[in-house]
Amino acid sequence: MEDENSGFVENFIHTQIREDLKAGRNEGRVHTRFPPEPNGYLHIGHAKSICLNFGLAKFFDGLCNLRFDDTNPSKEEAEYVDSIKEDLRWLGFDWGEREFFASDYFEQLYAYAVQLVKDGKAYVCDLTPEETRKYRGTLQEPGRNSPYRERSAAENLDLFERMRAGEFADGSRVLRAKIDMASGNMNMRDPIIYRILRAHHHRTGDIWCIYPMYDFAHGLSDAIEGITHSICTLEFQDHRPLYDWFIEQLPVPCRPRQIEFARLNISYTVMSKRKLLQLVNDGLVDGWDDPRLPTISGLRRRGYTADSIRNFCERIGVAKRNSMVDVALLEHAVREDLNLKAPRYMAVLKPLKVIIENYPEDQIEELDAVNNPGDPTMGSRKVPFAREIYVERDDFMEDAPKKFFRLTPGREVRLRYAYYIRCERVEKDANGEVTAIYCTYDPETRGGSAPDGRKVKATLHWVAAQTAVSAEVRLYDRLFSVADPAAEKDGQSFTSLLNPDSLNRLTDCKLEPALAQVSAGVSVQFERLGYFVLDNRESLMDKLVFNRTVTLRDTWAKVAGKRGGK
RNA sequence: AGGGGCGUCGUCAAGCGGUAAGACACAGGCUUUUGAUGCCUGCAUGCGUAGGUUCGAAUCCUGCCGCCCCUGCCA
Repeated sequence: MEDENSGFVENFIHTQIREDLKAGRNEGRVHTRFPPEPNGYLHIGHAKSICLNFGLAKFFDGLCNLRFDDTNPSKEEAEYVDSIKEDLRWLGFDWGEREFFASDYFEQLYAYAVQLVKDGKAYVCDLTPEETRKYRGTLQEPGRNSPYRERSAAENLDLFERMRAGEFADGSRVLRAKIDMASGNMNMRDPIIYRILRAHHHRTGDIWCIYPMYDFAHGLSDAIEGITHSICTLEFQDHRPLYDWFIEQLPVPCRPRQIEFARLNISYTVMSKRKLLQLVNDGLVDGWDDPRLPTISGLRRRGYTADSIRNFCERIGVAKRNSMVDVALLEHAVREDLNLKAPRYMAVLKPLKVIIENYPEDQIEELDAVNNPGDPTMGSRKVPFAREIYVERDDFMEDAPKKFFRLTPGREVRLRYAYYIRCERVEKDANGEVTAIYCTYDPETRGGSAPDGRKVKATLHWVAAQTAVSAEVRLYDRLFSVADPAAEKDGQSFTSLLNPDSLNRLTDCKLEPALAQVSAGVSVQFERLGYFVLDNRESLMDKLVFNRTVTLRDTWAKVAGKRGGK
């Protein structure tokens, strides 16, 4: 099944949900949830999960909750809750009133645990962490029963209540589910369901000193919220029997089903929260919203649109196979979106002065320029032209190869929306560096076309020197120099694989005056160069900083590259 | 005494017994006042591999091979 507009593609989860619906499970409802742990910023891997969960709910006419999985107060902070909500809203998702926290259910979860204790299905274990590990066995050998496994329900209840009351030291005891220490599935070897932990919780403060573990809290929170389909990533497949076990033992109001899919990996970047946190903490990048990071806030600052990210998530599909998506697909998604939306402007990043010798000394003309050749409704603007202008250094070559169409001595080119100019001679400094080029223009070609019908091979962007606005432009490239930096090789850290050229700051860029009026966060195209966005953090009243989102496709760069450099 | 998953184009990914969708990438061509965009064309006699079942197999069965995950009081 395919919907042309959204690029919607059916996946195996749709198939499974349809089967559940057909079988009449959960009264025919579909209710999903996005369950972030507030211990880091959202990244594009989360976006895949968000699009999946909200998308499924929408497709099946159901609901999707936002639930913060905040069962480990030692790692979680309110700051992260705020950033997650902001990113979610920016991506365009609405969870209505359904904003929940696993911590909302602590009392109910405790009651469920008490029930297990009373039923003889959970016990308090006094083994130390090291002993617990030894008793657990290995992948090849079964574990051994804890010596505390056969305590009476009454004793367990007393101990568990006293755990809650704060009578015991952190880590001195845990509550464990009594399942099977010989299971081939490690998760079923009497998993811990409550631990003693005196840490300040961002919502419940200090009223609890015991906290439920993920396996216990997650599935039961799903059940409490009436979730029908609990979508998670592949590494939780082994947890599913445990997820089901808790649901089966307790009198829960709903029987959710866990379905796993493969998490997103993108080439030339890292996606794990641990690695992202390390890059931020070690100062290797400029915070969680560094434009080179795959975080939602980083992509936003880089100039990626929410539409392009959602589109990307739709195109990559959902399956169970570990894979790595080519970053080129992400770049394609944003180019496709910005090609439609971004107004065009002219900006010269590496200026080279051009003096048009036969142009009147003090004249300034206002030339018409269209804002988007593909969309007449975006209108046009005036661009000032004068005797002295800047063109891109890369657009001039003294000894040009045949395929180089741009400016070179003796050749005529078009200045976009202005005139044809011919390069007559160049000026150099003592080192032989070209410092300026002298040209003549043809007054008959005003607007950019010749009455005699003669053609030129190239059209260059330019900015009049006198009215130019100065700015800093940051050129970003992939953060890592290898496609899969997370693949450990010879024990070297992934941080040694950072691309030293991932950021190139150009501080002497010249912009057409209209660019001084754009707002932060609004994407524009610098003609022939790429899509850019005014930085939302570093631009001040008298200082403009633009971030390059992505270059335009550049066939010439490819040709030049093949010839061995430009 | 191990358990759980996964192998379809360079990269993602449809396919669910009737003869290999689509996207990105790549390569050509047309259009073009952005070497952009747009448009057109090409790109798996083949689905990890070896057998088997069948009129017919990427789809079913069996055996191999390869890759990923699991021994936190993290999620």
